[in-house]
Amino acid sequence: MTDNIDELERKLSKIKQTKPRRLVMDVLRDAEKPLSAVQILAEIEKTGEQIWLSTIYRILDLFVEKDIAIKSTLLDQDQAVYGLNQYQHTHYAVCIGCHRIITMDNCPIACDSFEPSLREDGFRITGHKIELYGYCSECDKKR
Amino acid sequence: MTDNIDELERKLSKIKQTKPRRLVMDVLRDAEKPLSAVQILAEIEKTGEQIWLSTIYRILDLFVEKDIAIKSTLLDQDQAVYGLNQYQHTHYAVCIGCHRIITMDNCPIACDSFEPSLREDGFRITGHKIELYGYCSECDKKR
DNA sequence: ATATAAATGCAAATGGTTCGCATTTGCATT
DNA sequence: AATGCAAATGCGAACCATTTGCATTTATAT
Repeated sequence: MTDNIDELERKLSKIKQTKPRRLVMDVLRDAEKPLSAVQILAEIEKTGEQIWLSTIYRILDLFVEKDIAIKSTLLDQDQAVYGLNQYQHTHYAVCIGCHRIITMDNCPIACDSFEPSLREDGFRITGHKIELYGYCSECDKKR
Repeated sequence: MTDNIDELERKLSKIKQTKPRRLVMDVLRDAEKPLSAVQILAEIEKTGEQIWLSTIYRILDLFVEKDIAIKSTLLDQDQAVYGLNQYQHTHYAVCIGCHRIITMDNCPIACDSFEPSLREDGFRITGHKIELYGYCSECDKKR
């Protein structure tokens, strides 16, 4: 379902290589957490390179289409975030206070034989998303 | 964590009763699935009543603040959806093809003693969201 | 080396959501 | 039942993430 680095390289080799695509890819490779388009722009600008936001969106759409990246919309965030599709499904906890994203290293669905009970027949499941929410230690203190 | 009807009534009694709020509440009560602001508007207009979209958003914000409703942003949808906070946590499956939302009647987290392994200490979990994605039988056929 | 289709730079449009302000409404008090 | 006041709403405009259109540039196959 998810890929290792070689698998990513194989997918990348199937699309045209351009400088903007390399820039976005480099940022995603280095990121430990999914990033928004604006965050990716900021990372690229830090290196002195220039790129347009619409180009980033187009590249991210392509990456998602080619299964290179995964797009998510986390709790109450008003923008989408993107991460490489290289981890065995990773999930996150989101702080309601500061919107910090914290990586979760395990998954409740992977470890047992969960059978979803859906109100419609014949749904073919291709993936899942789990999000915990609550307060990080810092925001918890402030309340 | 979630509430029954009486608990909702108790929360409602603490806020000023107005016609627009009643209209939105009526729609949410009848809905089997979470609805977007625009869908709520459409339902209200079907009854011949008139209401402004910005009013709906303000009412929904209030309902969320008062724990009367829950706001979610489902996979790849570009708008938020809202549902009453009356079910013992309900999760959904979302069709990648037609964006149909299908209710899931069980939950993988409720049934076992899952201990999340987070990369940050002291996170206080207040809730969670689980979403399956894939293709509904109809969209699956088309592929 | 060149042709061609695809990608990008840039600006303008779009669509969901929020904000500002004048008017109206619900409710507490008389 | 009438009054006053804070809060809610109607309405339009603003906002912000994302998308689109088009002229120009670029990567790759020939």
